[in-house]
Amino acid sequence: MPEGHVIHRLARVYADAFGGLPSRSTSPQGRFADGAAEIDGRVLTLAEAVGKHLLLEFEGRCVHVHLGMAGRSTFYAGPPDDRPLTGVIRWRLENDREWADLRGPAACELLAPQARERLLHRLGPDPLREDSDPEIAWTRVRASRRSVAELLMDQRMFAGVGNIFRAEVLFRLGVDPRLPGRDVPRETFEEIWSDLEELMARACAVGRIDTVRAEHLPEAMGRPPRVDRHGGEVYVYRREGQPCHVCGTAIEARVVAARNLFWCPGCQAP
DNA sequence: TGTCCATGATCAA
DNA sequence: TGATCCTGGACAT
Repeated sequence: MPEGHVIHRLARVYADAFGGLPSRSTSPQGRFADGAAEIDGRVLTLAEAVGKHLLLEFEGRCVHVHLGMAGRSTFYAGPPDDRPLTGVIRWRLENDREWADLRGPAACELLAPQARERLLHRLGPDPLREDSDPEIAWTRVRASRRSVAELLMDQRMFAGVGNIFRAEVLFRLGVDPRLPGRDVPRETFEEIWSDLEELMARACAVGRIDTVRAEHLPEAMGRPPRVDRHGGEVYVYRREGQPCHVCGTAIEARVVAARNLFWCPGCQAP
């Protein structure tokens, strides 16, 4: 269940594990049989992430992976052994040092150069990529009457941003989630973008999403640390009904852009 | 054992 | 907007 920072980490892990050596490539489940066979015996030459999309280049062949909500890659040391495996393995990549199993992705396919271009074309700038141009996002945001909470989930505007980052960045900047894109001040957009850059880079480095500023951390506030499956310290994400760490107002939740949006009505008033 | 839900996204209507 | 796909974990029964 990944946002962009997970995919950027994944690109590094694939590069470290498989870069420079020929890989064996199979599809135990069979749904990626042809593609896996095409890759078999080739060398991973480039691994990169664009938003939530993972692109793995094998000597000119491009494998496109999108984990969706359920997909995950698991890495194991050593060549594949006889340990019992659970679940359905869409794609297995292996060499003599380690192997990686991909399960449940929304997409795992070979991408022709044209299709790759089309994919990149429909993605907006990614706060985690140095070659991203936030002006593209700004142009689209200021032209939209949709709410800023919807726009943050739109991969044509903010590639790689997902439900946690959108809720947390809006909270951190005190932005009303209902504010229409066309009414977002330029300055606010710049704050959103730079906060996304900072939060996502940190999440990518650490491997979990922490958004709480030092003065609001549990130790500083005399409250118990957050215990949640996703693991990070956050202000509002999945805290519906609990008191805001800053003002004490009960956190609210409502479905926006098909996902639960969490926000503090006190800190994020119009 | 079954149901619901999730850091996602597409497609039809 | 709703149905659907994908998998696993939490929780109810």
